[in-house]
Amino acid sequence: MHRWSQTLIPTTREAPADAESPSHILLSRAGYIRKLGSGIYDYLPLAWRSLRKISQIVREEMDATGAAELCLPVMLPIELYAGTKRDVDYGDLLFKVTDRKGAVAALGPTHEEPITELVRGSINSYKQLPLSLYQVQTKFRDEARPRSGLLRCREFIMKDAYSFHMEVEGAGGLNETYDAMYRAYSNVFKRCGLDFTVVEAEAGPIGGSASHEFMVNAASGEDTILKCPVSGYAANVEKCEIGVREVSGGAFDGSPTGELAEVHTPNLPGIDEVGKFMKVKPDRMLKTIVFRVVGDAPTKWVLAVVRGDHDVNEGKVKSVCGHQVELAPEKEARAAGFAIGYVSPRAVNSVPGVLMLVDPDVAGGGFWATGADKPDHHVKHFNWKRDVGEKLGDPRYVKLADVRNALAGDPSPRAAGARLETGRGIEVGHIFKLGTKYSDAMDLKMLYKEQQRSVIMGCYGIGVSRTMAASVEQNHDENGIIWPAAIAPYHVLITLMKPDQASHVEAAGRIAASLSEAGLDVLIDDRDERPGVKFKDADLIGVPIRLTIGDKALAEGGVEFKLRRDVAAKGEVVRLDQVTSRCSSAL
RNA sequence: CGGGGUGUAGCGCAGCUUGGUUAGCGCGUUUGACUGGGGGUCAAAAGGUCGGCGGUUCGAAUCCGCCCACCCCGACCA
Repeated sequence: MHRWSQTLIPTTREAPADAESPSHILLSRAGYIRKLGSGIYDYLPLAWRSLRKISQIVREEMDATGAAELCLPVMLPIELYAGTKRDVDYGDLLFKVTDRKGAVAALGPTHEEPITELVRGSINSYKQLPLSLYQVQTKFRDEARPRSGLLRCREFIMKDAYSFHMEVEGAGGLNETYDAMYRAYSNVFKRCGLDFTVVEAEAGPIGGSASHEFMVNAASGEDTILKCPVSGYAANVEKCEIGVREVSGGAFDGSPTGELAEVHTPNLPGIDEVGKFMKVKPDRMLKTIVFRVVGDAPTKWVLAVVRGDHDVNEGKVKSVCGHQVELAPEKEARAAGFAIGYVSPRAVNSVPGVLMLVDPDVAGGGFWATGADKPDHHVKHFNWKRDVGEKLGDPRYVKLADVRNALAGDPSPRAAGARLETGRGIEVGHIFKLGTKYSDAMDLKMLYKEQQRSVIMGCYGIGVSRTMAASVEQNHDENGIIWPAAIAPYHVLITLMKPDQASHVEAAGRIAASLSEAGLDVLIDDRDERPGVKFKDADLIGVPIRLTIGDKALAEGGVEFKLRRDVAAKGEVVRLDQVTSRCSSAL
């Protein structure tokens, strides 16, 4: 039981000017967080209580999977990254500090390296596996653009877990732990009282559905997620498959709509501008993106052709063509003969070593406009058969394939006839089958089945501070936060109307003691403030239950009981001897 | 990293274009009075390196230069 006057809850009428998202505004106004620098926040007492409750739920669920908690250093000698090269891959995202001797340390953005190092040095035999270890700790990432308060910080609290195995399948294998983590994560967010969606994410090196993201559903979320309402399939944009799409009139089969006509289109940077200029809607234009194949292969370039109003999905391009690819560097692409910005599918004939991937939505007949393969020009009345010709039928050069991001209304990949729907989400958890990336790089091997074999790893993260903010994004109204009981800083707020009247104070004390006895966390607002101020603050900080102690209700032998989430409801008088049970059952 | 913007009291802002008394306003804070169930009223008061450094000028919050910090859009985001 705590008293408002004895803790620190600096509520404000106005939010800092830089706060825009609901969680940032409300957590700031309600006295949970203060900004100390870009992407760096103080966690005040209320925030810390919520964070501890979230952490506690996480710990219980992690422990239930058999994982053991430990705590690794924040400062990691840069030499630790020698094997994995992540100091380079992470680039500027990695915070670095230099000590008095000039030695550089990274502030851990995540802890694959130290955990792998630890296990390598302390586990000698495969018989000691499987093993899962986790920590709840402050992480550092020098984000290019911190934003939205706690949602994207440079210093944040994260639970990260790592598991070690010799096999993928079977008892003690990676999959077994992965599935246990999946269930644990579902339990965590369920217990936190959050509405969330689990989505398939970018596949890991082992393939299959090797990665899942746990997304809190919130309109203000940064990530788009797609769901099939029939099968329950859900995925993020990077990953989402699209069901079978019919090509109207057959692939590459339509007859020309007119003579190929060149149009001069100078100084028009994007599809939209070109379309307007030519009086063609973007959905009748072909967008041809040039990718370069990384490494040595007979195929040097990959073209991805999608509709002007669609986006190419690089991951899909990679998996369809079977090569590692990257967006072609402009200089090299030009040197090879691509008129970057004005490339058409005809480039498959004019440049050697090209594989062209055509999205089903553009393979049909009808009118098409596209680039003219020379600067500042586009063409109208493009026709596949006439303008590309025989390579269309040859899968060595042209493939019909899903290479774009999924959109609302696309066919579901899991249920015939169903259509994908979109929603917004905030990523709060991510589980990932790492495979042997780190054990290979850092030489974590065990003698197993008469061979030295790399240990197979999984990693599992929960953004603890982000989860708190995500909850506010999902649960608030114009007056303030509305906490799910499980992660509210307090369960009950007792508002004293007359903190200077002994009988009121005494009643509050008795009720608080009884509630504490029943396991509820209680905050007594004992400030000498006007009722209006106290009620406004009560709504703002979002404690689930408010008990108001004043003359009115006391005269009736009770106190006023009100749930934060029942915005319109008037307080209900509850008899003193029933308050505790009423509060307990309401949570 | 590209584009745009901001920095003046604890918070939110005006003043800057066109340099010139003691730099204002709202909220908050302090004191007093009245009040007392949804941020109350009146009165008095405290609180400022005008982001920093340099320059122009008799004189700079205001004009010029450099730097720093922060925000927004984009790129990026295991």
